[in-house]
Amino acid sequence: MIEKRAQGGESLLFLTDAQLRRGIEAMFFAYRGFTADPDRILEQYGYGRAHHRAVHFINRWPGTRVNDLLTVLGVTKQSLNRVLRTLIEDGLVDSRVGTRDRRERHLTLTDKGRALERALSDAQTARMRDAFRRAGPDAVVGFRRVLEEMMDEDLRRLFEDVA
Amino acid sequence: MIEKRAQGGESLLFLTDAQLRRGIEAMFFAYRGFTADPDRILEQYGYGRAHHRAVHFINRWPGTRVNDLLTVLGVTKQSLNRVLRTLIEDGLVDSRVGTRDRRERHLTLTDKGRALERALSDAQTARMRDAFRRAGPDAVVGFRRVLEEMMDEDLRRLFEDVA
DNA sequence: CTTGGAATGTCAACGCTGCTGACATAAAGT
DNA sequence: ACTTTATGTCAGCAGCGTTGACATTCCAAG
Repeated sequence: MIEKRAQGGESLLFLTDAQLRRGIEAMFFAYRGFTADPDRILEQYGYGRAHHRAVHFINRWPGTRVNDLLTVLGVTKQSLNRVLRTLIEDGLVDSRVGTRDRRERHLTLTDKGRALERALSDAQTARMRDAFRRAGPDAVVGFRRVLEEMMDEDLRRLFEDVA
Repeated sequence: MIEKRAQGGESLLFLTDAQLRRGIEAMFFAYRGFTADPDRILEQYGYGRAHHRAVHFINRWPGTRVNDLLTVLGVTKQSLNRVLRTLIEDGLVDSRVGTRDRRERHLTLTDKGRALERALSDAQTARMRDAFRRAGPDAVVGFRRVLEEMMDEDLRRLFEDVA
């Protein structure tokens, strides 16, 4: 309910409750747009967002282990396992027993898996590209900056490490 | 796979595939942070994100009708109804039959509902405020600009209308 | 070498929240 | 008055989170 603030002699109009609430709602609505296009593609395959995320990060780090994926995705291994099982059964993901440690499973996309990843990525990238283009380079820098500041500490480190 | 582009004689380095992929992953990780704090509070109440969203927008527009909420939330009335039922039973939301049109239900938060809304809002706003503060005013403008461009057309209009 | 514990991954069952379908009630048009 | 349309409710299914129980493998202590 505070409409204006001054702190250290500096006017911080962009931190009013109204501005923050707008930011929250923008985040909510934008995320809907962000997932809308991939969702339509996934529906045709009978998959959901969890499959998208798995396919995305397996493509990103081919040969990654289940345990690594868990950290990145932030879900339980049981939850991820269900998704991986269908992807493996459907021939989109290849699961290979580790050579050094045979408890581990190393995951890779098959050609079929890469095709889906490409379709999803193209759709999502297209929207992002249009948004970036219309907003302009400076806005994109600010966008990325705020998003990074909004992440949990451990995720930000992870995000920056894999740059 | 295109690392650089030139278009209309203008260098658009911020639209490389790598940059766009970074944007996508930033969005994914940031949204996790965005929902993390409210999620912890909701858990104590035995509620989920759907309850948060309902409570948020009922607080935003007291007396709103179920049908209006559906548009904003982008879910089916059956899905929303389940959430509203629990909120009404638990005494967080008041549902009143419309006077002009008695098919309609007008929704309002009770004191108890406002208390939960405040707790959720405080938590989510705190993170947003910190992120905004660290990123600075210019970044916030860019952040908001890109998010708006990422929304579906109808949601963007809705978002701008309720400013 | 054996054994006990820790790590990795799988199977089962439960809950939240999307969805479609069927339906009751109220309003509106013919 | 009757049909059509709009609003909201109830029931049941699917996706994807969760915890619990368990098999396999590795490794370290004895």
